[in-house]
Amino acid sequence: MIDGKDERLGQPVVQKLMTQWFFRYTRYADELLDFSPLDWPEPIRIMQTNWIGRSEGARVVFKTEGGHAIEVFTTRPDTLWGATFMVLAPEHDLVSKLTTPEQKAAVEAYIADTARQTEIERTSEGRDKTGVFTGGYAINPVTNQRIPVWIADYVMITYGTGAIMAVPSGDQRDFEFARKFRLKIVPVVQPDGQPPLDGATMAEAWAGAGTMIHSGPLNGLVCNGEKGRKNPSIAAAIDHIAKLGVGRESINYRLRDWLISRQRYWGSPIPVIYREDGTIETVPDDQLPVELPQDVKMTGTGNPLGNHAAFVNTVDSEGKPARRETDTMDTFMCSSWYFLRYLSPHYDAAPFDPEEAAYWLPVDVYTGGAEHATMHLLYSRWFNKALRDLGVFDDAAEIMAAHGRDPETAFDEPMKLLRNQGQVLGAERRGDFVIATGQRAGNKLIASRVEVLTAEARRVFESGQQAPPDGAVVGEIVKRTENILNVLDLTDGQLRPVEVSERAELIIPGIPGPNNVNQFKHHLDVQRMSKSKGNVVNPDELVAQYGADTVRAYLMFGFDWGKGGPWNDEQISGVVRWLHDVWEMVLAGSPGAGTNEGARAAGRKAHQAIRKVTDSLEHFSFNTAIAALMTLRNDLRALLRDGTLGGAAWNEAMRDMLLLMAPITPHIAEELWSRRGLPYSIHQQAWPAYDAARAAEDEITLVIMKNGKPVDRVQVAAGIGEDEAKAAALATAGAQRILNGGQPQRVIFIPGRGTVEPKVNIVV
RNA sequence: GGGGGAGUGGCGGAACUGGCAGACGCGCAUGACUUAGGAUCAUGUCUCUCACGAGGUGAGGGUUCGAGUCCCUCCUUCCCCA
Repeated sequence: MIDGKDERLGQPVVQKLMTQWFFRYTRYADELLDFSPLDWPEPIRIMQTNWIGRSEGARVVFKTEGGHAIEVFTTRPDTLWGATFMVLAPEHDLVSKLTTPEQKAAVEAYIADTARQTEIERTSEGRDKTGVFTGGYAINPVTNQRIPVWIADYVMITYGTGAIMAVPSGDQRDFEFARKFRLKIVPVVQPDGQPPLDGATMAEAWAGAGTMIHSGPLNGLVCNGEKGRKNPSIAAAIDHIAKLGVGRESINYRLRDWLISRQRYWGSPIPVIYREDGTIETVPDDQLPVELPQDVKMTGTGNPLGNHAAFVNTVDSEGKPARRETDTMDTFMCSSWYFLRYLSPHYDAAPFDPEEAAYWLPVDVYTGGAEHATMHLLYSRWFNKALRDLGVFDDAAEIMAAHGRDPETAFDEPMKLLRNQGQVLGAERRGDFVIATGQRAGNKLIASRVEVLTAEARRVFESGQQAPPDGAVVGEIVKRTENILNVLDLTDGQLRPVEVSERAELIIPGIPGPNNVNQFKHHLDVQRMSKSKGNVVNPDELVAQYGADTVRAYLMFGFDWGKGGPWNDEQISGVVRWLHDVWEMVLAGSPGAGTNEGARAAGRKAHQAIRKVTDSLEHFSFNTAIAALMTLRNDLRALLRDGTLGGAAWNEAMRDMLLLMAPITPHIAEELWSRRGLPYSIHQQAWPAYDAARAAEDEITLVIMKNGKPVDRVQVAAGIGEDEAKAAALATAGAQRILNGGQPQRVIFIPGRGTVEPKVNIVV
């Protein structure tokens, strides 16, 4: 949608109320807020929590002068005495009843205007407040004051009750609305230590803590700024309205029910039948699934299912004529449970085979993009809970119990551990750099000749060695639409349209034969890969060139898995060299007996690698795992060059290295494993066990720092204690220099831990 | 507008709970071997400085013996908004 219009057809887009199908998403709101059984990333838990948006408060009923009830939800019932007007969503049922004849035209115009806006536009803060008085009044149930009822687009019919009590002294949006339309403002919370607030003069709403004023029985109470009953003023207000019988304590959620209806062909049919008498029944289990008809006519208007008589016309459970529902389901429906179907894709008696479910569920590790935080990843949780309560997992639970697994909480959540991967994006591409000549027409150039310049020719122009000829346009193609090139003019940095006429002479050196305008390359920013943008990288070609293991290892090495980034294959050669080196090292065989020294060193390097690779894989840090393996390659090669590594130590080092590589380059590791004569399969061997004693260094570098900055280093024994380390540090030339004969203020010993070596910090 | 991320060399990226910033790799430079090198090997490669040293993780402040990491203000940018 662009400017309120459909981007393809240019039709205006407006919002209409429709009858559609929903899932009761809100039913599980509280359970979905409980993340305690889950090992999920903190940002995802925060986003889901905010999305569900639980707020504590009260529902309060206002009566209109005509006797109609308007229910509102408020998190601040304590500010009820400051509610000086009400605002309804333009779509609210009561609007037509409240609107007086004088206001009718203005109200209807406003409603029509609101229907053209998106929700994001409507709720944006900081934009001009708009609204219309309905002409009607309601009675504030605690002050019994007559207050005007307005409609405004910032109130959503889909949120809460579609109506709000406006407290301009305590809510900034209400305040701006009141100021703009000259509505009454009554302060009810007086911030402590501030001059008394006056509704006529206050500059902005006060939403913070203070003391209650102008609030009848609440006067003098503390408002501590907390939410819900933890705030004394709110607790008192809830009790008061309950006693008056005008309201009750309540919890509201931002989360709304899940709209699953789509008025289009591509989706699973909603298995519902409308009977002649207007009642609804669901399609019996033995007739499921309802399948889409294959022979629909795509006319471009309306839902093709609605025009397909054979699909629509059916019979109900009593054999009487009935109509099928023609809405289809949101595609999130399928993505919410596909992983259950994966367990047994050919099982046709149920969504999944309970035997398989008992073995595999719940999913141990799930990876998915963070962009799905509040959509797929929340829908899936909801879906799982709904299936659980429908009894879909009951058979699996029984089987699970029979195998000694406790099914009690096994089906509460679909995926126990979640990690978010990033996305590899399309690479940036520079557009062709062209020189175009022809006829100027204002800012535009009607080109009779366009030539793509070589890198060399480009440099001549870019460096200023040569100025573009008069009337010519020289620069990079930023965008192309049909036969109009948008060229970034080198001379002034402005975008200049270049229209390529049909008879124009086009010269693209990289593409032999006669050229056409479609062959010009325009600039591509870094963005998601997509066919329509033409920036897709085909892994098949890379696999054909380098092999599957190399491409796999490169993808793991070249990017931060959790972040992704623009595609580039510049450093794939580093992975190719690594695998070449390993291949040759292993196949060369042991060079000889080696030395004890070399054996110890190889064991040390191998065990350091075992630690690092194991740790990295557990943290989904695949690039550092491969870096550790490359380091091991470097270390072993150095030992081989020195001639100190050989014999049994060589065998062991190769074995450990291949085992560590197995998850990363499964085919190469298996092949080398087999050529070493080791038993099939490498993927069924135990992971190498880390031995801290073998990984330990004999000597370490003690870093001496001055106020946290390194100034010297000294080699010391690995197990050095605090006193010895301080003495050794103070004896170094660097320490002597910074002390310059004086005494240090403090000497701090930082003990080593893990792979971090100890340090001494001298404070001067 | 709201919610959630991310900013580190020429480049991709390391740095576990505050402890040597730049691991590993690409690229680049110099040298070796070569008829040749877009192969291979060796050495070097954050910046400034002949050096000694000093500075440095988007900007500015703060906490700390010590900050890429924690706190505050701001800038840029990516994702999501049923």
